[in-house]
Amino acid sequence: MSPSTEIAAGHEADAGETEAVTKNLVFTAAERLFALHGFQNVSVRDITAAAGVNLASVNYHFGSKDALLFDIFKRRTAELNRERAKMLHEANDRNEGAPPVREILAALLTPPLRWLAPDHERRISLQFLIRARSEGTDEIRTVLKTDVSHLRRFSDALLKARPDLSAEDVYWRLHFTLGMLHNNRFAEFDRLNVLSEGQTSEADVVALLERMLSFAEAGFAA
Amino acid sequence: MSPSTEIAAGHEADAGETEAVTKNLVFTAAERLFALHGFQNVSVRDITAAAGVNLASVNYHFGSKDALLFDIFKRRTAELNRERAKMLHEANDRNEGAPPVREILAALLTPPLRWLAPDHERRISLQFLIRARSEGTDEIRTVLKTDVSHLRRFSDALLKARPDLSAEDVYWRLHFTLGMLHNNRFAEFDRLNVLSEGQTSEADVVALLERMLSFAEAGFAA
DNA sequence: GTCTATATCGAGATAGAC
DNA sequence: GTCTATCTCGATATAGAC
Repeated sequence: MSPSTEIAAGHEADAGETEAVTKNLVFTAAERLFALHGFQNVSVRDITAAAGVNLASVNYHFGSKDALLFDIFKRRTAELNRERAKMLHEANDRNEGAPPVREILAALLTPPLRWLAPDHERRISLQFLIRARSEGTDEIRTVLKTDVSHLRRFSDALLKARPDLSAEDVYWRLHFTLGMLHNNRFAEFDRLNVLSEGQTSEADVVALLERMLSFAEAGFAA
Repeated sequence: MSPSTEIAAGHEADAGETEAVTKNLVFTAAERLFALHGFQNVSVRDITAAAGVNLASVNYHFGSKDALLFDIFKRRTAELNRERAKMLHEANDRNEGAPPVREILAALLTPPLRWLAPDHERRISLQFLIRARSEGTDEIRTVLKTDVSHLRRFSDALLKARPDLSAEDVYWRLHFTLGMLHNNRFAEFDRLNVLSEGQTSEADVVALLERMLSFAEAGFAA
């Protein structure tokens, strides 16, 4: 809200930097707690306690609990889609602007699956984003429904790669692929591991990516 | 739970039936509101107002708001899995106990997709169940993770149908298929319809089922 | 900028009359 | 069984001292 909140980083020390540190502590703690327990199950008190800052920090730095959630959502979404766009761009370069289905899907799925790796610093961010999709505020839901620009790049590429398919077919198959992706929640992995009696493990994300790509590519080829 | 709840409609009015009617009104209103707005965003006051009953009804008939949610979850889950088990049983009968992948998946996916039809009386129940999966109480999450008995019937059938695949492969592909299914939320359909600029429609559930089955079957064949 | 103390509100649950 | 009125709690947000 105040101008200083926007230019917190990159200034010289003292008062300004302390502010940035506190704000980051809140941001990180909130993201983690939201990802693990869900938005509605985490209070501002939980967040500030975990961050080791005072109760008023959330409202001071972000305006409200809702605005904090939206802030985290915006930043992580932008980050993820930047990685995806970069990979799609590279796939275009490698294939004279017309990459095959598998490379398009790889650009879509690889960034989030990288984030899922047990030691990746964005592991918790991915869980946050998956949760925010279904548990977020009205504002988040509106953005999710309205802003499909990042997806359009992928649907356009898929339409070009499979001109023999109807547009309807392509959109539905993209929808199915995204469904596979969004199901990568901690709770769903646990359930799968119970069902398979420990024969599955999501720790090897490279293998998981391969599995997902093969499944989705075959689905597109059908 | 009491016999009277099952025979609410079609009787003359007296004391016992009034109870059942009120309880059913609460149950139905709660299911609808939870499905549309999410568990945490609906208050007991919202429910009783929508049902046209007094505020105390929820606690009197169900014990608590949480218990009400769990009750709905239990009843609809049992209903859905009964339909699935019946279809799997029929597929077994048709195929000497060894149905092909597509018929197994059809038994898994057809009941929920039938429920999804615009005029189906269980349309809202399906949205409730999908939501409860990620937004439910701790008790629901525990059941979801612990009780996989209904899924085991399907994973066993799939293992038998594809003895050439490793068990790990089969479990993961079942997981992907369930991800496709769980992505069938109103909000996700809306998003898809925006992306496709109206070229997609989930109203034709028969067509949607065909699409999903073909995609998943191809994924299993990969 | 930070913190404590508190205002304010909305929620679930319940007591007790009918 | 049903209803009204109310208890009690936990939440967000904020005022005001430092």
